[in-house]
Amino acid sequence: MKFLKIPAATITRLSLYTRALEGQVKDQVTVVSSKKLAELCGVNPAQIRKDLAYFGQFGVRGVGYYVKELLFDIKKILGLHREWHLAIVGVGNLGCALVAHENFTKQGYRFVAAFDADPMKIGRKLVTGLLIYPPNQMHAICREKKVEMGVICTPAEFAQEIANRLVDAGVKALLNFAPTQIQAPEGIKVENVDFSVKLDNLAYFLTAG
Amino acid sequence: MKFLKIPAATITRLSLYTRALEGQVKDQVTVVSSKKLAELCGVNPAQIRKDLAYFGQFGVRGVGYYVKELLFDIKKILGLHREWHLAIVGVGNLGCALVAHENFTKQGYRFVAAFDADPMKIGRKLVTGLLIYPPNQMHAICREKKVEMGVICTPAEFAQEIANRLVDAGVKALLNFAPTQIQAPEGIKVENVDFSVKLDNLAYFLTAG
DNA sequence: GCCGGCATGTGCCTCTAATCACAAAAGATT
DNA sequence: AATCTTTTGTGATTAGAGGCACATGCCGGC
Repeated sequence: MKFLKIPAATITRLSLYTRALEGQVKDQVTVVSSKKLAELCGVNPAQIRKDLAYFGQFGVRGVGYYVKELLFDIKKILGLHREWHLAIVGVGNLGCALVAHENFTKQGYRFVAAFDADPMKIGRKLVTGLLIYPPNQMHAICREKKVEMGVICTPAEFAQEIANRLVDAGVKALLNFAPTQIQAPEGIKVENVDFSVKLDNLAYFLTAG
Repeated sequence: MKFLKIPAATITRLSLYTRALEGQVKDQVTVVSSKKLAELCGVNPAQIRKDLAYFGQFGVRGVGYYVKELLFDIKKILGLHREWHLAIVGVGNLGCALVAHENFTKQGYRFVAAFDADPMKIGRKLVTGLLIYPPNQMHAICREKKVEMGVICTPAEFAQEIANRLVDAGVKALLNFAPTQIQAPEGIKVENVDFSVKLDNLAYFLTAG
């Protein structure tokens, strides 16, 4: 089972499951069925069982899944049992908001470096106390701080250049907020957070849907 | 052709095409082939032709597509030929950053209302001059300002409640930044911008991939 | 200790989306 | 004017993901 190719959608749903499970933990629920979990996540029960089947057997037939146990297992699958070191590049409005955002820190994502091209910003500190470095120190700093993921919040025209630098500095995973398609070499994972595309989807829906 | 069900992925790609085309306009390119556009967007050329085929015929055989013309046509399909009125709910770090963000304004998305539950914020103005209202005025204000899309930037636990209020106020499209799955009635479109999920994808990739 | 009920795990089927490959057609060339 | 080149538009094919349904196996009751 373990060596099948796992759909990206499955990973995304696992992430959703962890949220629902955390909610259940908070509500003192100890056991949950795929049916119940499916309702909470808005998916098909069989989908959940199949998603989990990629990674092993986690449930008890006739009973369901033990909430805490399953949550622990899924987190381990996703790699959320450890802390991740992130760097932010581009500390404008959005960049600052992200660094301060609880969603990151709460889940074990920790910003350990910040970069910006604006000379006015270099040397200053973010609200979190994080010092802002110029882009040309990216290589050194990223290696020193063991940065594993890079978050790109620059204007679109600089995004590719920054991505190249981050890759060059040994960063293997990029989260791109700039509205542009980034090219990265094999072995580097790029995820785009693209709210202009989402807005366009809404606009289309309201226009034609 | 026009009455086939159009895949959501097609709409998302159309949005990508507009970006690439805007780049080409900037570079003074007048004609582009599906092959070239495909390279720019990182998709298959046939995919582009098929996506466009849902909406009509836009190219010239043996030549390609006239950049400006195609850009205009796609924008019209997506509904980007007009201005859209948005409301933001939750003007914390992220919410403020979004309102100020050029990606929105540049494309015809205009924030015409802002809401927040924090009494300290109500009555104050955002950097853009936008006045912050309490949530209980949502119904009146949204109708008055003809809000068409709502952007939810509240903590996860309030997102559903806010969504309900927005729907109640006649808003038909929601962009949700809170890390939670929102339930909305038939006829309401919800798009999630979920960067914690994206991060989890990266974490999985670095762990297992 | 056996039996019944219930939820998982999984093979099979369906349906949708992406890719291929070719015919149609426009413009260039002779 | 005829032919050649090029690129579109689209029918056919392939791939893949989601859902169904049933057999498997565990727990609790008798």
